[in-house]
This record gives sequence, C-alpha cells and structure tokens, in this order.
Amino acid sequence: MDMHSTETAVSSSHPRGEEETPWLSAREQQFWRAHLEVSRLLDYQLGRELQPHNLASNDYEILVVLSESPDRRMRMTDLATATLQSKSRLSHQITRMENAGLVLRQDCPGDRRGLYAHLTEQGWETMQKVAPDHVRSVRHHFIDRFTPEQIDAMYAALAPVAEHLRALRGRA
Amino acid sequence: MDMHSTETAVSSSHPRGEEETPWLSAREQQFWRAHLEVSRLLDYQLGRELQPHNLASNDYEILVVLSESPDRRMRMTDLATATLQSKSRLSHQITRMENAGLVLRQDCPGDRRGLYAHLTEQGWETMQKVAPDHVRSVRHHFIDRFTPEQIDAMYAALAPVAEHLRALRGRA
DNA sequence: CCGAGGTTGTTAAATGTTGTACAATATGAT
DNA sequence: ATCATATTGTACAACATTTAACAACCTCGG
Repeated sequence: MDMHSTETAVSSSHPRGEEETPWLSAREQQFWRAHLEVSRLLDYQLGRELQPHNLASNDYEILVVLSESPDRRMRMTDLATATLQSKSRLSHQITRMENAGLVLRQDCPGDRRGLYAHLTEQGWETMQKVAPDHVRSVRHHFIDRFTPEQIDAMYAALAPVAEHLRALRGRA
Repeated sequence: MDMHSTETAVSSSHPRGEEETPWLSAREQQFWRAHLEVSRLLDYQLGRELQPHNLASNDYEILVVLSESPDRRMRMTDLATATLQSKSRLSHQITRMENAGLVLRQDCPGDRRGLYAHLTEQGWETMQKVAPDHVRSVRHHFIDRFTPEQIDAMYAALAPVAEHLRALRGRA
C-alpha cells in the first residue's frame, strides 16, 4: 500500500455551500509529507540493503516475527495477522520460504486444520547473520539521526496513535 | 513496502570476538517499532478508506502528483521518480488509469521519445470528490492526534532524515 | 450425537509488479 | 555532420498478490 497527500491544488477551488473540508495547514502538510517521505524512502533503502542477503523485506519480517516467537513458530493465521498479510499471500510466501529452506510447515497438535510455520535451523542462522547488518542500516538511516530527547518525544507522540490504529485494525 | 525489526531474540546470543553490533536500546527499539507500526497501519487504513471511491493508494498518489503539476501533466519518467515506481510499473499503471478514464497519454512536443501523463477532466473531478474524504482520514487517524508543538518538533526531526534519504535515492 | 455455521489453510485464475531487453530518439564530442 | 553514448517509454516473461471458491476441520446448541 502506499500513499496519499492532502491536496494543495484541489483545496483552492471550493464548491462553496458544502460542509467545509478541514484542509491541512501549511505546517501540518509539511509534517505529513515528511512523515510519508521518510516512511517510504526508509522502506525502500532498508529493502535495498537487505538484497545482498537474498532476502526481501517480507521475508525478513517473517524471520523476525518467528524468531521472537515461542519455539520459533507461529500459527499461519496469527502470522498473517502479525505481518498484516492476507492468509493467501502468507501461504504463498511461506511456500517460497519453505523452498528456500528458511521455514517449515508443521502440523498442529490440538487442531488438525491448523499449521505452524516453524523457523528452521538455517532460518535461525540466516537471522543471526542478517540482523546485525539490518540494525546498522536502521541506525544509520534513522535512529542515529535523532537526539535522545527527540526519540523520547516522538515515541510519546506515536505510541497512542499506534494504539488507535491497532484497535481499528482489530475490529475491522 | 514493509518491515524490519532489530532483533530481541537474536541480540541475546553474541558470537563474541567479532565487531560488536550496535543493538538498539530499549527506548530506541520502542520508538523504532512504534514508527514502523504507525507507518504500516496508517497506510493500511488510508488505503481502506480509499476503496469506496474505487481507487487504490497507487492511483490516488498519481492523481495527487498530477493535479499539483503544471498543466496537470507530467513526463512518464518524472512521474515514476516522483512516485518511487519503476518505469515499467508506471507504464502499466498509467495504462490501467487510462482505461479507467482518469488519465491520458499525450505526445511531448520537444522530445519525440517522451510522453506526458495528463489528468483528464474526469480525473480532476475524481480528485475533487475524493480529496476531502482523504484529508479527513489523514486528520482523524494521524494529524489531529498530535499537539501543534508535537507537529513542529516532529517535522524538525524528520525533515533532515527525509533529505538524507532523498539524497541517497538520488545517486542510487 | 447431529448438524448448522464458523474457522483454517490452500488453490486457481485474474491481476499487478519486476527485471531485462529493445526500438526510437536525443545529445554531445570531435 | 557523424558516431558513440545515454535516455525514453514499452513489451515480454518471470514472479508476486489478490480474489473467490473450496475441502477439511472445529464448536456448540439442541
């Protein structure tokens, strides 16, 4: 998914008499566009720096989630939810990663419909090999460009928004 | 795009003796994940609220860029750059939008290789119809959840990062 | 126990995206 | 002017994602 803006060209021509549209102020718009630009370019750059490891961002995300999961495995549906993918897409994705030897499908004891996606030893090793480079990327292109105060302030500002969006997602 | 994290599970097991990996501190990690989560869920939600208008985020972004462009048109390559898409992908995308009546391909006077993507009247009208709803979405899920001070502070923090990433992108 | 209705994960087909190669055209040094 | 080099947009093929349909399985009220 991607992007959005809030119309400079359009907002100038008001069909008057209708419910007023709350256009963004100059500052709001600057901020909004900066946020958008950083999100997108950062995704782009981090994905780029993952390529030498033969991993797409999607693959890496799966590895992260699984490696932090109990027993390094997770139910397909939960994994799909956690990574914001459709079940179908995840199914394909896991098939690919299975072929690459990073992950394994595992029957689910309690529920014979269910499957676990389980990180293989090779998947775990890949993780350990890739993660340090990735952290360095995140630092270099993002984290290290803020002061500790900025980080605290931005976290305080963002956390409630994340919560709001998570809640929305939940009951969608 | 997507993802990334900086490994809690992995960072605990150090193969000692190698160049130390600069893992994120707890605060840094919280912030990083909040940023990621907000970016992704916001994209998701805004895309969702664009669906009733029969537009994908990609389509909307093209409309925005074109509607703010002189003469409401732009060279294919410039549009591809502006929207962070490959030329190939943009070509397909414009074909689709052309079929939908939103956009038109137009010969380029000075350069017989070139083409403009030109917003049609219908494209412009679509823009005017959709933009107000989109702004409301952006406000409701993002902008209105910050104080003016937070907005100023975050813009000040993000702008240099955007510039850094833009520069990287430029010489890639 | 039965069956209606929900959930799980996969699949096929349609659609979208990426990477590479290409023809047409421009540009610039000589 | 001429040629080597670069740029523009498209086309094809390989790949990824979405959509809708599905079989297999759980759950729970009766």
